[in-house]
Amino acid sequence: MLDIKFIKENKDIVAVALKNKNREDVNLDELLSLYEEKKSLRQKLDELNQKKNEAAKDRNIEEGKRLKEEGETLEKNFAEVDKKYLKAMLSVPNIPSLDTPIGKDENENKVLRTWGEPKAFSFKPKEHFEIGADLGIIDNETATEVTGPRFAYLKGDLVQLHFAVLNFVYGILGNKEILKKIADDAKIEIDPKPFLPVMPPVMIKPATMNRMARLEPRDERYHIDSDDLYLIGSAEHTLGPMHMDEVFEEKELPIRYAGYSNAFRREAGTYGKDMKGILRIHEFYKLEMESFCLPENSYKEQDFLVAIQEHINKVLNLPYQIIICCTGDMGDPDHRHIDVETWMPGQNKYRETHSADHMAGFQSRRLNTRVKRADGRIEHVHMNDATAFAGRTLIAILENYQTEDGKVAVPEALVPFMGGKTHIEKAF
RNA sequence: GGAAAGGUGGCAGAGUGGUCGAACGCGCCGCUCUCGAAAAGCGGUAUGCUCGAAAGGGCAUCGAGGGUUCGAAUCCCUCCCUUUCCGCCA
Repeated sequence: MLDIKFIKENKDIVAVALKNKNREDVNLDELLSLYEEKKSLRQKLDELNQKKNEAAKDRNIEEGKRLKEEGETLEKNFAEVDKKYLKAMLSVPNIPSLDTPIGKDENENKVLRTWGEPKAFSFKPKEHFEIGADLGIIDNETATEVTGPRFAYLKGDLVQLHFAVLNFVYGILGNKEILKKIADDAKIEIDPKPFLPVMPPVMIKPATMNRMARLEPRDERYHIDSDDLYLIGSAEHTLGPMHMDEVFEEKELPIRYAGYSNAFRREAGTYGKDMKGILRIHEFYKLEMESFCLPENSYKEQDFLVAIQEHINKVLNLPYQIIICCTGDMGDPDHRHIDVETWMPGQNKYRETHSADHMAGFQSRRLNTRVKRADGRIEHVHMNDATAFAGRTLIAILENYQTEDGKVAVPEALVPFMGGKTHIEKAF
């Protein structure tokens, strides 16, 4: 949610943002007139309440009764206008950052930089689902029978590889020296405070989901009817609200979490796309970074999160490119959206493996997560979330590290986390 | 799942229909005292909206929402949460 005063004073900026985000359905004039109407009704209501309070204090029963009746219509009107106003407010997307490219869809995203050379193979590299099926480590067929399409069993060494990457990444996120070096190498001046590991709940109340601005699109969410709970689509969904209605001390920030959880997505409207393997499945595993910082540090914070993502890919020797999403491809709550796309030799293209969302104060305003500044002012914190490790990195490892004999080598950095194993073997 | 108690300011905790935005204490901030600190004393110390140049005023908020009443922290209803006992359980 944006600040209504900001909208009022910067209507032209917001209008441009709406146009660029393809959200011209949002009617700013209507929103602002609802705001004025709400304010004037509120004032009338306040005046009436003042009289009511005075009458009650004087035990003036007759006058009190009269005012009470008079107030009923006013209250009803106010409630109606307020409801409309809130609905309109919630429909306004976040403003894109100044460095966000303007564009209609993903074709106008921009490559900021690339790292690594796609490896030349002496044979035709397979796609991850072929490797997975051949080695018996990804089983879609059984999952489809047992649960349904777009689910998978991970088996054998792939399971161990998963936890190897997880531990490897947690090792980075919890280590102040490594984080400092990552920041220094990327020339980002930032407090390298480590991430606190979290295993968050995977179910969430609708009201909380809404406060995270993540309830929509509802088509994309799984809902548990018996208890009116949603399954989270990312650990972000339950990490972000950990501090709702709280006021931080300035010196407490930044606060960084590394939350590991299953993530559930219905993938509505993607029928037929990426049906095989684990690229696009309904339930996957993800380690997510979530941070709360001072507003003036939030760009650096996102840059830092991206630097961490890049560091992970570099150490794993996975070629990648960094994409900044254009206005038309970014989410409603995003202020700046950066993706890491990792080279997938089997598909012969870069595919998204990480994303980094800079939300500015958009979520914290809804969550009411604030910070008391040194000078006593209270303002909303800025929030960032970004992937540290998701199942798609396993895909990248399988495809980049496949060998001609049908096996997959274990990246050097992960061997210690694999009990010394250097290759992924065929499962029975 | 059954039974009971309860949710009040940063913390702790009083308040069962009006004089309560809320006692007392702790904490925090300022001042006095002091070379300085501690102690002591004095004063201040919630959030949001709104009017105002400011001083200051108004409204709302005692878990959330609704209701009764001229008047609700206090009574009623629904929901959320916490604690205790019983049951169940990885």
